[in-house]
Amino acid sequence: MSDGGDLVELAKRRGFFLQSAGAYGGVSGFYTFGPSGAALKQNIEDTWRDRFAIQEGNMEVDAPTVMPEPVFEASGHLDGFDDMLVECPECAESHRADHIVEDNTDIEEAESIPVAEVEELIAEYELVCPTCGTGLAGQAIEDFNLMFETNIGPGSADPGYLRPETAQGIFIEFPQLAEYARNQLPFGVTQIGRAYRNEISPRKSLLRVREFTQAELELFVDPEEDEPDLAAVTDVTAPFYPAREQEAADGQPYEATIREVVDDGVVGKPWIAYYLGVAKQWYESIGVDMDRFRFRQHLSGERAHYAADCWDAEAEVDGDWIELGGFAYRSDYDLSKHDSYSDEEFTVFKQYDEPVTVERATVDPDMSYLGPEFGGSAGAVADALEALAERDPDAFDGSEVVVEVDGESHAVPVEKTDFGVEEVTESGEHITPHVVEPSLGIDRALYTALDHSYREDEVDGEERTYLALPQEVAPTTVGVFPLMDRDGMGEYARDLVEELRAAGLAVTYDDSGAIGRRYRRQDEVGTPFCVTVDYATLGEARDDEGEPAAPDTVTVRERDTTAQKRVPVADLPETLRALRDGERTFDDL
RNA sequence: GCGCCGUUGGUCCAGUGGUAGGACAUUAGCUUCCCAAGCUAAUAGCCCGGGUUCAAUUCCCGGACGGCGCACCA
Repeated sequence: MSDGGDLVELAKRRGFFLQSAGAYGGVSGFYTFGPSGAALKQNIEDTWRDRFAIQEGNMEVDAPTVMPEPVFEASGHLDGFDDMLVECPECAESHRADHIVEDNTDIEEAESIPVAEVEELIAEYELVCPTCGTGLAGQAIEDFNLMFETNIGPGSADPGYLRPETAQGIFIEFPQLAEYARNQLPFGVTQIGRAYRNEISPRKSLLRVREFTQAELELFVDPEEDEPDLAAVTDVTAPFYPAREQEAADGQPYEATIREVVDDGVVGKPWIAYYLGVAKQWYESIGVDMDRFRFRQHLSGERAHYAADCWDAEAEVDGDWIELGGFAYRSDYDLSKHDSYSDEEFTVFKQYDEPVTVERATVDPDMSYLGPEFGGSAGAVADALEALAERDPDAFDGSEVVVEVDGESHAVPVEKTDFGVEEVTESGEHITPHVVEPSLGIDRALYTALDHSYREDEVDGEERTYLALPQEVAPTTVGVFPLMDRDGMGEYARDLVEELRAAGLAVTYDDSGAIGRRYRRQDEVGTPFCVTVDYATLGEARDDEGEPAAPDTVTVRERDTTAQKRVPVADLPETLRALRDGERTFDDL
C-alpha cells in the first residue's frame, strides 16, 4: 500500500534496512538490516522454520557459502550461469551472444560452446546486432558469470564460488543425509542461508540484490510410491494462474482449492500442490496480502528442461508482480548430476516387498586370450562384452560374438568369454529419488510483508502511519510507557519491562516525549501492543487504610484500532503472550 | 552494461561562484498528560576524485550511489 519511496524512507528511518557501506559511497545490491529489520527477518525465518521444517518433520542443515568449483560444474552453474555478452560497436547495446547464434543458425545450445568458437561463428555467419543491424564480427565476447569467484587457500589453483543458491549444499551431502534419514523415503532437508549472485544491475531496493537469504526445502521422494497427505491443505484456497490462462487471450487468475487444482490436473504434481497450500498459509501469516498474491505456473518456454512442473509464488508490489518463491518438481536431475560427477552414489536402496529371482547373463572374459589378441584395447573389449551380455544375451548364441570398441569391430570366440546365465536373487534396487523443491526468498517476503502492511489513516484528525504486521512477526511485540516519568510511574514501568522480557516477550521501553508521540513511534515499526502505566495503576496499588488493594491494572492499546483496555498487571505476561501467539484476540480481553 | 534524471543534517526539501536555510525527527530544560500540542536551547549536512577559478556545494569532466527505461534475471 506504500508507493515504494515512502516505504524505503520509513525502512531507513526506522531501522528496517539500509544500503550497506554508505560511509564509503555505498555499494550496489547490498543491504544491512537494521534493528527492526533484523528482528523482523529473524521472526519470519522462525515461522518458516516452524512450518517447513519442524511441523513437517524435515531436517535442517547449515552448509558453507563457499563451495569448490567441481560442485558447480556438476550443478551446471558454471556453464549455465555464464552469460556471453557481445556489445554492438555502433549502438552499444549488449546482447547475449549465444542467443544471437541460436536465433540465426541451426545451432542449438550455443550456451555450451566455448567463447572463442562463438566469436568465430558470429564472423562466419556474418551475424548482426539485433537492434541496429550492424555487423558483430570481430567484437569481443565478454564472458560474464553471475557467480562471485574466490580462491580457496593461497594461489589460484583451487577456485571456489559463493553459492548462487543454497540448494547445492543439500544435494552434495545427500549420501550422508540419506543415512541420517535411515535411507527411508520420503525425507526432506531444509536450509536457510545466504546466497550470492553478481547481478549486472541490482534494482528496486531489497527486491534485486547481490546477497540475499533463501529458505529452501529439498524433499526427496520415491517417484513411484510416495504421495503427499493432502488432508491438511485440501481446503486451502489461493489464486492460481496456470500457463493455459496466461496464454489465453482473456485468461485470468482464479481462486481454487488445493483439492480442485489437484483433481482437475492444473497442478500436475500433488507434492507441488501440497507445498503451494503450505506456502499460501505461511505467506498469509507473515503479512502478505492475499488480494495481491497468486501462484503462477511457468510457461513451457521458461521452465528448466528437467522441471516437470514449476510454479512461482508472486506478489504485487508497487504495481509489479514479483517472484517470491519457486516450487519446482526437479525429478532426479540434481542427484543424477552429482552421482555422475562425484565419487559417491546419490541413490537409496529400495527393498522389494518380496525378493525377486532373475536370470542374469554374465561374462568372465579370458584375459589371457584377450590381452595378446587385442593389446591395449583388451580392457575395453572386456567391458563391451559385459555390457553386451546385459543388453543382448542372445548375441552369445553363436560361436563368435562381435563388439565395437572405438568404432572398430572385434570378434571374440564365445568360448573365451565364459558366457553364462545364472539365477540371481535381488532383494531391491538402487533408485534415484526425485526432488520437490519449494525455494523462497526471505528478503522479498520481508519487503512484501512491509509493503502490504503499510497503512496511513487518521486518528483524531492527525495523520498516522503504521505497519499492520502480524503480531507473530512484528519486530517488537510490546511497547511499555509510563504516562510520565514521575511519581513512581517510570520505576513501575521499568520493572514491568523486566518482567515481560523474562516472560519471553520482545519489549521496548519509552518515556520520551508525550504519550501520543510514543504510540506513533511504535506504530511505525509495527509494534502490535502498547502498555501504559498511569496514575490509576499506582492509585490502585497504593490503596491503603485497611481497604483491600485492588489489583494493579495498566492500559493495553491495540495498534490497528488504537483501542485501549485495562488489564490486571498480574495477568499481563500471559495475556500478551497469548495475544502474540494468536491464542486470544484483543476483542476477547 | 547503455540512455535519461538525480545526490544538500537522521529523514524530506530549499538555495548559492565567496562553504548554507527550513520542516520533521533526535537530545536537554520548562510545561502538558492516553494518541505526532507549546516554549527555549542543543546536536547535525553540500557523495567522491580531477579540472576551470583568487575562490567550487554551485560550472565542466570522470567515478560511486539511487530512480526510471533498455538489456539481463540459470
